[in-house]
Amino acid sequence: MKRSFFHPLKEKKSKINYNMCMRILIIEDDLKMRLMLKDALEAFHTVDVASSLTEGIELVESYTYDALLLDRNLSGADEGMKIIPKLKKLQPTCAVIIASAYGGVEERIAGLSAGADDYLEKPYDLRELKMRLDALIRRYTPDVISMESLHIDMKNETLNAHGELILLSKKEHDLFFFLASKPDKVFSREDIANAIYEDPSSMTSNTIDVVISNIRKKLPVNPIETLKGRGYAFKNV
Amino acid sequence: MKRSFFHPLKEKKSKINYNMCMRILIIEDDLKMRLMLKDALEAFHTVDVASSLTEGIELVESYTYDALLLDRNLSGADEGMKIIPKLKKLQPTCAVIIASAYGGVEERIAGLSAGADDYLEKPYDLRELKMRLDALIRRYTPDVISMESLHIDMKNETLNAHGELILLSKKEHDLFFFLASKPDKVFSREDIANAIYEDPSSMTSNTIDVVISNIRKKLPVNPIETLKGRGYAFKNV
DNA sequence: GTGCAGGATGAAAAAATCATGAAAAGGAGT
DNA sequence: ACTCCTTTTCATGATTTTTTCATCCTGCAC
Repeated sequence: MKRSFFHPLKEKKSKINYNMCMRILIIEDDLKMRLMLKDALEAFHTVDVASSLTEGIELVESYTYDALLLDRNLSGADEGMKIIPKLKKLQPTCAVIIASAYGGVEERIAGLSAGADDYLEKPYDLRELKMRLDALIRRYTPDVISMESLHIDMKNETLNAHGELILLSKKEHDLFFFLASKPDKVFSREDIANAIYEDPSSMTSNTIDVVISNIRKKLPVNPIETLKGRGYAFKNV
Repeated sequence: MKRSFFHPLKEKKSKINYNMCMRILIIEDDLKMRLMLKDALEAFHTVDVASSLTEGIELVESYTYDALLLDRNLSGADEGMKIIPKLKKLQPTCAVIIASAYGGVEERIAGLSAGADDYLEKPYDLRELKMRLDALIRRYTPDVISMESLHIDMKNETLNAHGELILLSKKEHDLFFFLASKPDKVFSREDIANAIYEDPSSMTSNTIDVVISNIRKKLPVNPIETLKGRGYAFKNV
């Protein structure tokens, strides 16, 4: 990397979009609608779909979701609502949006008191759905990830252990918060290089390994898991 | 491999194309076109061809297809469309692409409302066809496969049993998700070798058997069925 | 039952991948 | 130029994975 002159104003900002790649569950019995929603949201998030309540419950029991979009009119009655308490108990940080053809105040109140976070009247604009989803996900996204003796403040991007700030160098910082922004996701070294280096192709050695090694040395626990042959993943230990 | 020092950056990308080995039916009355398409797609998929509608219907009644490429101009009229409802009834998860010389909006709408999933204007680029095929096949492929005590997330490529992630080594991972990408399809050891090895010809022992054995040891159920003399298949148990 | 073929599996050997200390290279401040 | 810190490179030893091989099982024909 050769920048021939010093240019202090343009601090290289690490441009990581922390609000993407959430995991969303859509429960909707109409096939067309389901595909349409999935298609639309898939550009930003990981989308699972379920066509029935039982299917949805099964998924909720095995995966952690950031948001649930629930069709109120499942199998005619208000069956859909029943999943909400169950979900909230299993996953208190999952945002719930109810979509329904009935738009009355009564309905809205019923939905919200069942535990939903928002209520959307059909037909709705896709952009509005996206906006509300993002807002709710933001609300629920924890600012702080805590594990024994290590506290990660995702908003301020700081690390704290035993009351002391842990200082990372810039590369260490970028790499760490890149991984931490999406717990459990496996990032290949190439993914990481693309995320935190301007010219990933110029990498010719095991730099990333070394950076990881140095991060680990500075932390009281090791939240970075190695997946041999595949890459690294942040693990909430 | 003689590398004087460790240079890990280019993780050998397990470039498994999970959308391979699908079964595709082409109904097209022009011989040249038919052969050309078959040739082009056969590198990735199993391709059946039919030169007429009746022939096509016959095939649809005896085989399960992942996709149908339909020439709209069969025997002059819009005869082609008639097969779509029949197919969708028999095989709701089969993707349908219509190819036509007429490219107007009217035509496109007519095609889609007849039940097609996509509409391609002739002449089209082969790569575009391949892309759209892949996209449609992906849409119809479920993201999550659940069986008692084992949940497979095809999107994030993770395995989950009793709330715990199951970690597979790279080869185990590649092999498992290759099989799981197409439930019930029997893959020969050669198919598997071609999919997950860079140099399949160098295989001289029962490596694949061993990998399968090791995968099975890690799972709480056995979703991999052995077909004596034929190969292995992923089974949704 | 016996024999056979194809498959499963434990264990050892071979190979690939990773962690890390140390040194070199790069940059900013003084 | 010197110092302090960060970043990258490289060699090495450690660990895990992958492959091989020998042996054991299992279903099936006889």
